[in-house]
Amino acid sequence: MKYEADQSFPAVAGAEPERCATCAVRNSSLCGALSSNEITDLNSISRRKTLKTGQIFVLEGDRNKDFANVTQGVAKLMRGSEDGREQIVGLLFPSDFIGGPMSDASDDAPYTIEAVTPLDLCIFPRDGFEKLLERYPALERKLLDRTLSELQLAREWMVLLGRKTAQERVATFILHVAEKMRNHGCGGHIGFDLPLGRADIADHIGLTIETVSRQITQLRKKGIIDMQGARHILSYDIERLRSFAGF
Amino acid sequence: MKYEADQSFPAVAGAEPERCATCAVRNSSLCGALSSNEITDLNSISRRKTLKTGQIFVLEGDRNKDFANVTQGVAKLMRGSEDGREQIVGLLFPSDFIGGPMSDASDDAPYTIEAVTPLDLCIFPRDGFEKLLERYPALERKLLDRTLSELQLAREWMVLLGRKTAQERVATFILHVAEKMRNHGCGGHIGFDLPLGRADIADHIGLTIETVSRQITQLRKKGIIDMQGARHILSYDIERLRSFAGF
DNA sequence: AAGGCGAATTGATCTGGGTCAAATCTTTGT
DNA sequence: ACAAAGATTTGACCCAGATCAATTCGCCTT
Repeated sequence: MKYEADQSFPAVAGAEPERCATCAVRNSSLCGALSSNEITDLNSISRRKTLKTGQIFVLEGDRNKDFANVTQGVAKLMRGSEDGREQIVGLLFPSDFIGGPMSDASDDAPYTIEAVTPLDLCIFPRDGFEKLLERYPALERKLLDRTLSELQLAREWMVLLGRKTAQERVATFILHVAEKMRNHGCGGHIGFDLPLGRADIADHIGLTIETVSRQITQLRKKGIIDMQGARHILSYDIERLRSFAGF
Repeated sequence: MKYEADQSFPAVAGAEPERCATCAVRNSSLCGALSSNEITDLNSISRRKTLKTGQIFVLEGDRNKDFANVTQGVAKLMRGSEDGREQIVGLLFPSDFIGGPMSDASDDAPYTIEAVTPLDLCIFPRDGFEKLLERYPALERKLLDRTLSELQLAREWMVLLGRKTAQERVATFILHVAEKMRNHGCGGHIGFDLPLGRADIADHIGLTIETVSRQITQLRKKGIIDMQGARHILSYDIERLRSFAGF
């Protein structure tokens, strides 16, 4: 997944709503497909919202009325069973778009979306957004691109869940987060924070809390990574880490 | 995933190329988005091709020049490592579309696509198809719908691979195939053929050949399914099977 | 109809990661 | 700064599914 910042975009002062012009994901999100004039339409139907850590945006099975851009923070996309088993099927970072299958027979949300850090959203009502999709082909094209990227990522994760060892899973996860955090200026090559606790990591890579912990310890003992507290990771040699991540 | 046959489509005799008018997936594939006049453009750039079982359409890492519709037969989409581990990340049935991430930086195919039964394809050169996508918004819209469905399926499979037991995986797989085969008239509620051998099933649901075999034996002994030979399944009570498939 | 061969089943044993249980660390609230 | 609560780590043991090793089945071929 690539978040190419669209620097070539012409900044038309005044024509663009203030909160869009100053938005952290103005160009890297779906909005990057829209000109200053066009984004006025989108802005007119949008509203902002902030969720605290642990708050839920939609619950699996609920009727889903809204789409949204993530402006700040990280959310998890998950599916659970009654007996307590839970699988995190995706993470949402700044500039990611929330909007499940849209022409599915049912409008029910297939997943629960929950904030794992404080989360800022820019929310669009479903109807209005779909009208804009029809009006601006570039917007729909960008949505298609994004969906294809997510499909590819989901399939990569299928490889992880189906065929990788515990060690490879943890290494792959850390690399994945490093990539994401770097793209959003939340830490560089050297150090960054894990947005998830051990329980969520486990639910994302198909292991238990204990196994995740043991594997992180292994990586530390092998000198592949270093840690400050349980959440902050230091990696001096990304390539070496990559070699532990499997295919 | 729904394959609603678009019966309402007006059959304009004569205006539509013969091979499209008689195509088995004329309405259920992406082509369903196009009128008789429009489909003439698509037909003019298309060519047909048949692959034998085991033949490869694209190899992981190769430069991918073509898109295609599956007209007949089943293919597997897979990713493998040098050390022999392999994960099947998807199956392609009649009316499914082949066309990886399109605006990815690299044009390299992320997966190998191989025929698991004799396979008929309707192939479109990449350039021409992308031009038509721009010309006909309905085509792009349908492609987006399809991609969203595949994303949802991939995530469902993440749940299977991350959290389901061997028993649940096999039951889920059989249900999935039953659904697909039914949609394409290759067997009804009662009986249908598995398009994959045990090795491919194992690579799709993250188990080994032996475990797949044992679980199928279990389901037989429990009376959930019955079999004629190793490939033909009889299921008199789909609901009972579903209750074994987990969440 | 017989025989040969790859695919599937079955059996015996092993092991990576799960489970249960007990320390330690980190946070957070006061 | 301190203590309580929660999160993480570590240890001991177990088990679902992997691995290794024979059979047996099903399907071509002649």
